[in-house]
Amino acid sequence: MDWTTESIDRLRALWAEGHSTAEIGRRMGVSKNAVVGKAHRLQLPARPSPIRRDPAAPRPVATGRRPTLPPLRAAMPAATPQRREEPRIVVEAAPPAPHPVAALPPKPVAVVRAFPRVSTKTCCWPLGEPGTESFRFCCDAAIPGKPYCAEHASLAYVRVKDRREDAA
DNA sequence: CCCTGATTCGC
DNA sequence: GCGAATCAGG
Repeated sequence: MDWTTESIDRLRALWAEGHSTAEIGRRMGVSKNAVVGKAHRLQLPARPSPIRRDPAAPRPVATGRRPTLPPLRAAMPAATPQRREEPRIVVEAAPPAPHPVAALPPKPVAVVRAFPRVSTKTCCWPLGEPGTESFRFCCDAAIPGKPYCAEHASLAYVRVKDRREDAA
């Protein structure tokens, strides 16, 4: 957009008339963002914003333009691929919550790892109340290929057959 | 989903 | 300076 004094005047006029930024944009043949951006730069009186921005809000994510493409350097050596595809559903039932409250209907959740583990070699079975001081993960040696130690794997993996709620 | 305005930041 | 992308709320 070529912001001539004329177009700026028009923007000011339409803004003063209380049109929405998108409407002004339509009338002037520019995007809403262009209008907002220009109005902001011109320090035109702000409209009541629908959004609440805490002054001390935790910076959510750096907004603005997407990061430009990374410089894409020469191919990494990548001697050991290590990380492969995300495993498809391997288990037949989701691991139970640490505290099986009553009898929650078992959900066939695909989420095997709800949070990152310290290591793929250690059991990530949660112990204690999440959010409390004493909460921790089991951290015993995990069965290779599984996120739990033998003891907890036996609790985590339950055959889905034999589970018969009522027909649906 | 549609809409709104505000802000960030690569260009 | 510009404005797309993103956020955040209705």
